[in-house]
Amino acid sequence: MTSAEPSTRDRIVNAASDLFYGEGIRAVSVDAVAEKAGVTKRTLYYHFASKDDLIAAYLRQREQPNLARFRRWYAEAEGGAAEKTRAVFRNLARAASRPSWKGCAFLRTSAELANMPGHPAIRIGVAHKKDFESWFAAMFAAEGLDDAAQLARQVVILLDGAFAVVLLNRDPAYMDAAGDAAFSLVSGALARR
Amino acid sequence: MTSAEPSTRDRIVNAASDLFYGEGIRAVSVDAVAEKAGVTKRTLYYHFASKDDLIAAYLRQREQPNLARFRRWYAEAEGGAAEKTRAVFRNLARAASRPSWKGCAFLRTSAELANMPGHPAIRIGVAHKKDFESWFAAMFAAEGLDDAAQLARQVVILLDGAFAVVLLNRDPAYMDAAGDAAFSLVSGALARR
DNA sequence: CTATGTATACCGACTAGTGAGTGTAATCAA
DNA sequence: TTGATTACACTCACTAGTCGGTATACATAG
Repeated sequence: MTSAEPSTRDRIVNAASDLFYGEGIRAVSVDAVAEKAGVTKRTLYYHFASKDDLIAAYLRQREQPNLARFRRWYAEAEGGAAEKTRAVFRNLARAASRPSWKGCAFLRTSAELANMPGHPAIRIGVAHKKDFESWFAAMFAAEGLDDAAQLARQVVILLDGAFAVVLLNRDPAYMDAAGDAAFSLVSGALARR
Repeated sequence: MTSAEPSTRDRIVNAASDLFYGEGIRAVSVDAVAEKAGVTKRTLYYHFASKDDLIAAYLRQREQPNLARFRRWYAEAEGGAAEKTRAVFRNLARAASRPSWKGCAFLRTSAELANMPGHPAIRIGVAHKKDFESWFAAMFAAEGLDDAAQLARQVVILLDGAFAVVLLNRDPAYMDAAGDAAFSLVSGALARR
């Protein structure tokens, strides 16, 4: 019954998440985030040292749910590693057909902050993609594949390519084409096993 | 001997290109572009109706050289279609190791303008990627591949994935991993021919 | 059981600067 | 004369970040 009111800090991060993901980081002002959170800007700056700090919090918040979702899609899919990998892309195609879908938050942030290589947000993105790649590598290694690491890397590239291309042309068919490519690569590796 | 002085308009577009590509569209002001072009803001607005108009001109200017460069890389590479495709990624890996490299202008623009789906710049990006895909499809069809269109699409996804990932982690090894994946896919298709 | 201190969380109003875009009059070259 | 350009002042909305102050809670000292 206690509805677990989110803390002020969480409300700010949630507002930032909605706006930064939906509109882009540079397109959204700190004032807009504060207003959406129902908080004054002064309070926002009480909880976060700067906009950059808020950006970092926005990405950190997305890391775990993102990973969990992909893991779930993989686990719940029927078939072997190749089918499971393709299923991830299928689920993503479904998600990407919603208008509110705006690609991968980490990739878009790195595109926006390309002129700030050491930015905390970039580092968070790098770590997240590395976690992702390691997880895929573990899945593939469990199938007894020698080149699990290389394969995982290629699947991640396909995933991110699909993110980027579908964000551009809004055609989810590209997501499935990427899934088919991943399927080919994984089943090829399994056949060579 | 005539050094072919660029027109004022071209100087403005070149300045915009340097700054937009290097810093990001939203991070660069119209004043900064005018100053870099050695022109008053009023002159800039004589040639372009708005910043959005200038953004579109920036991307239009990059289309043809971009395509030409990739065509050249493909044409000059040794070997068959699979090797030639991989060579494109190798060349890109070399380009991407320069610090001034900041990924794909079209993809980064679509990430920055994700909240403006109908923006002219987005449309230019979509058309450019489509041209790219068609060109690859023609190359593969020339090898007598039935699934040239699907294959071209997958190669483009790998290319764009490599763009996105390497922009994030600045590790050109990912470019080569993508090239290896493209090589696998193309040579697999050739073997099934 | 008051009084004082201290830490957390919060706010309204503000600063100093930047954003895109405009108005206008003057200059320059063909 | 016409198209291109400059100089520069200007608008108006917005931007990241700050100043000074307040309300509450929970201490501990007298």
